[in-house]
Amino acid sequence: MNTEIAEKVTGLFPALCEKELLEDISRNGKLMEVSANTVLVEIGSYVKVIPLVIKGTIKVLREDDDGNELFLYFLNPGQGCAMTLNCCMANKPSAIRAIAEDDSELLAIPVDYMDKWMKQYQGWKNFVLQTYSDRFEELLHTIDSIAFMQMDERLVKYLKNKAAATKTRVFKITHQQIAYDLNSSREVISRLLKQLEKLGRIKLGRNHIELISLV
DNA sequence: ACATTAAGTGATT
DNA sequence: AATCACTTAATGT
Repeated sequence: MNTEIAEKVTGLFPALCEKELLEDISRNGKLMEVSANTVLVEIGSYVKVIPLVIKGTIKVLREDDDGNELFLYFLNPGQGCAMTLNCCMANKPSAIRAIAEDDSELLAIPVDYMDKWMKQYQGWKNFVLQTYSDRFEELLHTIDSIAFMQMDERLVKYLKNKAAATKTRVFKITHQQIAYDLNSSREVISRLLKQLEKLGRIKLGRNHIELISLV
C-alpha cells in the first residue's frame, strides 16, 4: 500500500476515502509528474488511464475541422477528467486535447478498474457522477459564453479563469495564444487588452499580462 | 547591427 | 468581430 498516494487522495478527493477503495487506488494508481505544455491526451487517441489531478493545472481544449482550437476549461487539483471517463467507458477516441498548463502531478488510474470500481465502490461511483455533473455545468457556461457573450466579456472571463486556475496574477502569454484559445484573432485580443489596460484593470508587457482588478 | 517575433494601428468588409 | 496590410517595439544572435 502506497501511503503517499493514499495521503494525497484523502486530502484532495474526499469522495474517495473508503478504506478498500483507497487501498485499491494506491495499489494500482501511478503518480506521474509532467512538465508544462506536455500533451496528455490527444484528439483521436484512445485513453488508457484516467488522470486525477494532484497538483498543477490541466488545460482542456477542443479543435474544429480547420484545426482552430477552442479553450474549454481548466482542471485543478482534486478533479478528474470527465471526457476521459467518458471515452474510457465507451471505448471511444478522445474528442478533446488535454495539455499541462503548468508543471503538474497526476495520479493515473488504469481504465481496467473503471467497471469494477463502479460496481464495487459507492465512493468511486459518486466521484464519477460528480465529475460528470461538474463538467456538464461548466460546459453549459462555456456554451453560453460562446453563444451569447461578446469577445470582451469572454476575454475577461478567460483571464479570471486562468488566474483562478493557476493561482497567479501575472502570466506569461502572448496575445496570439489567447486568440487561439478563444478562437479569435490577435488584433481583436490586442485591442481588447489595450482597453482593459486603459481602464486600469490589467497591465500589459511583451509576453506577459498582469491582472490588477478583474472584478 | 540585423533578423525575428510580439504588439499596435487604420482601413475594409 | 475578423482580416489585411503595414508600422513599431522588444528580443535574441
